Amino acid sequence: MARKPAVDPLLLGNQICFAVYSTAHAFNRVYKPLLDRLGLTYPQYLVMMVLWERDGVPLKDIGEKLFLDSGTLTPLLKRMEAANLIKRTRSTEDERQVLIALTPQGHALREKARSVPEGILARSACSVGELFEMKNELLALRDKLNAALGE
Amino acid sequence: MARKPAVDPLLLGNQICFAVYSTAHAFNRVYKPLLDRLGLTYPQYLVMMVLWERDGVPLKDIGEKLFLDSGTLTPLLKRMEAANLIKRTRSTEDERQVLIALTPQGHALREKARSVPEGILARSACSVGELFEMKNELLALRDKLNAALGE
DNA sequence: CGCAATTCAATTGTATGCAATTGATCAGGC
DNA sequence: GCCTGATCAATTGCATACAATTGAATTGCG
Repeated sequence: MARKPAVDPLLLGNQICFAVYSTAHAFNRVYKPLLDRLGLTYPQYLVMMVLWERDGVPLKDIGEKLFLDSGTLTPLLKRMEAANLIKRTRSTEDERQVLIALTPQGHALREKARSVPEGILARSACSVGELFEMKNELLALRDKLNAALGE
Repeated sequence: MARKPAVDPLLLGNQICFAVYSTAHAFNRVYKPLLDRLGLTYPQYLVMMVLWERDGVPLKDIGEKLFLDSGTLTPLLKRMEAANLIKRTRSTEDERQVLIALTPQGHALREKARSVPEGILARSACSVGELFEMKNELLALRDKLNAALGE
């Protein structure tokens, strides 16, 4: 007699990918009210974090850190430039590159952003340790997935 | 003397959210070549999984399962209808609702989709047990995040 | 040096996502 | 039965994402 398998791999609830996908959207919704106060979207916030860590980097480097290409970044950075957060300038050494630098307003925004991570932590209702573990497991998974692309 | 904190919460590498975000994109890139063969995008594949599990459901139910609203689903489902995978019909009992049903082609596509999960599993280079654990932790985190929205 | 291959940002086209609004339908109270 | 409020899909507007192409600049090889 045919027995239903314990784990049907085509069931939504069994898929790690949907868990990641729906958690990403949940994070986005939680971040939104906090980032609205800064006038940033989540991808723009990611770009700001890259620049707060190291200012004046090529567009390409930002893309490598965030896994985004110029098709996404070019219009996004133009909006951030229009909002006076960054400045885009062609590199003089290599005219192909566009260097992204913070404006004073962009630099100052870091202070307003300091309260964001604790707001997220509170809403996640998780311990720092748990999140730290999960984060490392996810990064390991992500890197294995990305490695499989080259295969 | 000021000491750099061990964990700066504004550093990209320290953020669980970026780990989730970038892993979601990595999954999307890994899925793409497999789903291209089915003529589906990843969100469309999610809708198909809902329908393979239970056919003829209201748009709203699909939205609740996938955490997507009508603004996303209406055009997505119209594209799937144009591709002859589903049929959209107004409910006769409640004219406000739109019922989504598989076409024969949509139903048949399930057979071609059976090989997708194992393809993903292989590329994730993880054991089923590891992924199962991570999936459950993520769902728990997601649900806590979503609960914090109502707060 | 000279030219082919590469690199890089920008552009174009398609497909999500989501907030906010609209319009149609339904439900509940009186 | 009627009207107010709620529900639901569709629409509009904006912001990602990414594939594919284009064009400018650089590199590397002979």
